[in-house]
Parts: sequence; C-alpha cells; structure tokens
Amino acid sequence: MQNTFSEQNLEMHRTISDSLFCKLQTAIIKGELKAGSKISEPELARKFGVSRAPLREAISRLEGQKLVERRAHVGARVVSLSLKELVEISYMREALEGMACRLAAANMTEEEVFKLKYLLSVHEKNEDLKEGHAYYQKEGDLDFHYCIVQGSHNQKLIQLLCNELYYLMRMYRYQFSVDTPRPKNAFDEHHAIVAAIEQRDGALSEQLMRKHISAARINIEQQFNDKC
Amino acid sequence: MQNTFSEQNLEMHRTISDSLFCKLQTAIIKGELKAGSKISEPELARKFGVSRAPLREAISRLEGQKLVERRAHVGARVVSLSLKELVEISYMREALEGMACRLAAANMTEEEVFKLKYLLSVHEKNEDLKEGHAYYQKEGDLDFHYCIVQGSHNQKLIQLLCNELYYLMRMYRYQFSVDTPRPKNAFDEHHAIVAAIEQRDGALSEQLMRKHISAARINIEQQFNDKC
DNA sequence: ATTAAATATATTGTCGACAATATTAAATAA
DNA sequence: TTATTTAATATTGTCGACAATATATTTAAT
Repeated sequence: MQNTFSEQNLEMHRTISDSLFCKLQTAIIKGELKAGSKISEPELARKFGVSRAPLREAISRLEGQKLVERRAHVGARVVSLSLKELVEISYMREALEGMACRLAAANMTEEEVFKLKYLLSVHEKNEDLKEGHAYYQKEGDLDFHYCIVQGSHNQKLIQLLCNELYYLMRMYRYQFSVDTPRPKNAFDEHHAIVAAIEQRDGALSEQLMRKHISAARINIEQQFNDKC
Repeated sequence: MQNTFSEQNLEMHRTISDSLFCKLQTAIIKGELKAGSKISEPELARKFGVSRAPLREAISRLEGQKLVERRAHVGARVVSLSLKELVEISYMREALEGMACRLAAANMTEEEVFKLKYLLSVHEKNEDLKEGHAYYQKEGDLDFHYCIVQGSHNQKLIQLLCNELYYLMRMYRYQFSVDTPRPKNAFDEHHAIVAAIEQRDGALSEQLMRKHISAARINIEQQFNDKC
C-alpha cells in the first residue's frame, strides 16, 4: 500500500517538465490562468524557480492537448471558448454520453448500479436541506454523469469525456461566469435514467440521457441568440 | 491567392519545433515510425540536423496528442493500439459519426449533397472497373465518411473525427496489416444514408450510419475473439 | 558457468547563453 | 499634435554543455 502510494507520487511528478504540466493544466482548468490570457515564459519560469526548457516542454504538451494556442515568436495563450464552440461540444457530449449510458446499462456491475442509486439519494437529501444552493447541485450533477460514464467501462470514452470535455465545459462556465440553469426536472430525469440502466435497457437509457443533455444545450443556445 | 498560399506555408512550418512536429506526426500516422517503436532523441536530432531542444518540444506536443508515450528518464515510444482499444474507439466513432450524420442532414448545403452523390457514383464506377481492388475501395469509403462529417458543419466534431480518430484507425490497420473486411452491401448502405440525408431525415440518417459502423465493429470483435 | 555487484556507457532532463523575431519607446517629419 | 520611422527593449526559439538517471558491459564471487 505504502509502496503504491509512493510510486504514484513519484510517477505523478517525476520530472520538472511533468510537474509543470500538471500545475499549469490544473491552473487553466480552475481558471487561475484565465481563458485567453498570455502565458509569459520568463514570468512563469521565475515564479516556479525553473529554467525555460522544461517550462516550454510543458507548454508544448498543453498545446498538443489544445488547452493553449501558440503563435510563432509571439507566445502562448490559454484557449478561449466561444459560445458557438460550447454548443458544438455539447453536440459531441450528447452523442458520447448517450453512448456511454447505453454501454453502462450493459456493463455496469450490480455494485456500480447500487452506488449510482446511492449517489442520487444523497443528492436528493442535499436538495431538500440546502435548497437553492447552486454549488451542491452543480457538483452533484457532475458526480452523476461521471459515475455513469465510468460505468461504460470504455476507457477511451471515459478519458475523452471526463478528462477533456468536462474540463472544457468547466472552463467555459468560469470564463463567462454563467452557471448553466439546471432544468427543474433534472432529478426526475436522473431517476428515469437510473431506472433504465437498472433494467439494462440500453436503448432507452441512451435516449433519456441524450434528451437530458440536449435540454441543457437548448438553454445555452437561447443565451446565444439573446447575446447576438 | 498567392498571399494565402505563402502565409499558409509560413504558418505551417515556421519554427523548427513546428516543422518537426508535423514531420513526426506524419511519419507516425503513415507508419514510417512504427507503433511501439522507440523515439531516440540523439538519432532523430542527427537525422534532421537540429538540436534536441526543438525536437523535445515536438515530442512533448505529440505526447499531448497521445501519439507518443513517455516514461521519465527512459524515453518516448510511438503509441501502440490493442485490439481492445480499437473496439473502444469504434464505439466512440459510432456515436460521433452518427451525430455528424444527423447534423449533416440538417446542415449540408444542396451543393454538398450533390457532391456527396457524385462521390458515391464515382466510387461505384471504380468498383465496376477495378473489382477487388481493395485500395480504392478503402479510400473511397474514407472519402465518403469524410464528406459527411464535413457536412455536419460542426468544427469540433470534424476535428476529432477527421484529425484524431481516423488517424488512429489508420495506424491500427497498418500496425496489424489488417484491411478491415468491408461489408458486402456497403454500397447499398451508403446509398441509403445519402437518401436519408437528401430527404433531410436526420434521425434515419443517424440510425443508418450507426448500423453501418457497428457492422464493421462486429467484424473486428470477431477477430478479437478468434485471437484470444 | 551462472549469478551478483561494480563499473562504464549512453540517454534523458535541465540549465544558461545567444540569435532571431516581435513589441515598445523614442525620435523625427508632416 | 499626429503619424511614421528608427532605435531600444523584451520575448521567443535554438544551441551546446552538464547533471541525473537508466542501460550495457565488465568484473568478481559463489
């Protein structure tokens, strides 16, 4: 156990370049490095007390992940999502998470289904107690979706949804300080989805999940129309 | 026109790091750098006549794109897909390309639909002439799918499908020298899909595309079962 | 002769310095 | 004063050298 822990820690931040990559990625996702802001190499190198070589490698890696954009001889900037791009991503998410839900209905273990139901009940209690506390709602919603995606047992799907798309949507929310208005009947929808998974009805669970996500997108698109 | 061309060229290969990134990416996708093979920094630096700094940045960028894997103090290797991963990606593709097809039915211009139909007819002629010429078939199939994905007008979807998933599947085919056996009635399926798009029936076109792709996956999964 | 330890070699990771380019500030002209 | 050109400054891109780590080879021990 100890061994595993220390190994993980070592493998997590072995080289300076690796460590910088993790720190910068987290900073971007959390919004500490704001969308569209310049990434100054001398400044960051000084701040972290390292030379520019590993820093530039970390930035290159972020560039490969499309979290930063670089212009030759000008510098790197944190990516900045437009509303249009958020809508585009939402379509991708609808397709992918619908599929994840279908696979979850087929592949989730009984324990995983149980855990999902438990999660839902906890969130419902929180809802009763702290009504209107948007933070818990949002986190709860995220937990729910995470749990289902994990249940697909499809590593590639999990990777893309949980480590790329969710990050991007989170960045966007921070960028525009817009908390997505949650559909009032989100809990009902969640219950219906879980019921379909429990019955191992893949087609239905996919359909319900897609409707759930496209409903959220329609909210976004309305904002889009309002602002343009 | 000339201006656009030169600008593109300049922006395409401005810095050494950028140029190396493009060259290595192409080499990996084409299989010139074989899946799983080691990427030796001294060797490549000598081969391209550059220092290791920009080379390492290019490799870091490829790492961010998940085309190479790095182990600290050991080195970088070209990723190597397992059959299982190929199947996982196929599920993603089914979901994404199904969605792309639905969007294409909604968003394709008349010209784009015309072009798609033309493409199909050309491929049919080639089929008649050069029967059994697997290369043309495969390329033709790819053209068809590209064309529809483009028709979705969803840039994020286009990026992911055309610049990431297709590359991975191509790498896999090369890695195992397996040309995916094409379903005999692929042309019929293609025709049905185009017909649905032409009638702007998004739901049907999505359904047909998904069936088309899942049929291919079943072939793969059979190979998987045979080999294990 | 085979395994283990110690050494030697090669590769990776990081640094500081310099060259090339872009940005900013100053100087000149209108 | 404003616009344009020129000089100064700062940032990015690349290099060669060195330190840290891993791999290969040799030596020693059983």
